[in-house]
Amino acid sequence: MPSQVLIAQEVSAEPSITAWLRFLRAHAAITRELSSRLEAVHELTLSDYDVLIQLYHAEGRRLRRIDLARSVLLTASGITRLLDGLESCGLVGKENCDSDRRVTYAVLTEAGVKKVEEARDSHLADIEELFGSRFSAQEREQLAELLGRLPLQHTTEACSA
Amino acid sequence: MPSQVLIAQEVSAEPSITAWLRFLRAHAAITRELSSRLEAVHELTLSDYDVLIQLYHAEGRRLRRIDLARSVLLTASGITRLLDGLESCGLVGKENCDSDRRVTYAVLTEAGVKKVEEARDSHLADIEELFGSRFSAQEREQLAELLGRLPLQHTTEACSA
DNA sequence: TAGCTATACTTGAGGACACAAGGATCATAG
DNA sequence: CTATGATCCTTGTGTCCTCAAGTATAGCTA
Repeated sequence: MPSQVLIAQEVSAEPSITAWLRFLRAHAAITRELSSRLEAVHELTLSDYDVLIQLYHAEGRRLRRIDLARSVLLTASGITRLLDGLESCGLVGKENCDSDRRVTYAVLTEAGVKKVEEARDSHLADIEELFGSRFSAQEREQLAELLGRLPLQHTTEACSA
Repeated sequence: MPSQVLIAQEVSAEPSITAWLRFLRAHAAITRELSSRLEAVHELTLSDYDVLIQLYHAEGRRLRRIDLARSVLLTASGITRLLDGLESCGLVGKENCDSDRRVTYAVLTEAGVKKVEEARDSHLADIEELFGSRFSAQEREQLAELLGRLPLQHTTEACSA
């Protein structure tokens, strides 16, 4: 008997749970695939790419490390390590801040810019294939709207009433 | 200047990318919070819970390890390690298969059943709070439908045409 | 029967990330 | 000017998970 548990059992009749489970599975499936393609072709993690693209679109192609952390939803220590990697590949550099010597900027190097531009098209195509292509234009907008209502930030002070 | 990069820059006008980025951020934010609550109250990982609940709803409260892996979207080795943990806590046990001695079943113990039943309500409430409550009944169904079109499984043989 | 391939599972090594603790700098209040 | 507290960043440690490799069993073919 071949295993026929094809999909995560949708173990509940509650639509909220069904939606949540699909959300979880879809995330796992898509990011796994996206990651492995990005890794294979460009030697980048999904988080690496995420950081690079944020820098790419930032003013002066630089960002404070802490802002970077918040925008890609990593902790400060996560960013330190991730940037360590990107620095040793020469994709980003450090810059000090004159007005506040606590902060260090991460700056995209020329190589970093090039890397982003190389990686971008195929990655966007992958996203389109695995994600976007499933929906009509109208559905995309609606999906974006629905997802936009979810917490998109650290819910740090989740204090129970 | 306080940091005002509140949200991940939505760096593209393309709705597909916007939706994808929100999907990514929402996943990070929600699972982080969900995890930390589950951990704090019940000493369970999100994956632990996921595995336990799958077993809970399975016939005979047992499942082949491989099927478990597929349904929670972990690799075989991931499941081995995860179950090691749950076994040492006494929440699941092993059982051999008579007809095929390669397979081992993971079985929920009494303690495991109890654990699931303890954890379930608060976890479902958390999901409702962080996820479900953002949507009307109709929106939930629609969201579930949209998410259901995404790949929910390993796209192992993603062979380009 | 032997041989080949596929499947189920485990183990070693390594990566990505979190948390906690510590150092440096800044801002504010006495 | 000093004390206090907040903010930015790094480092030590540990956890979860993956990949690659290895073992054991199953089943098919000749």
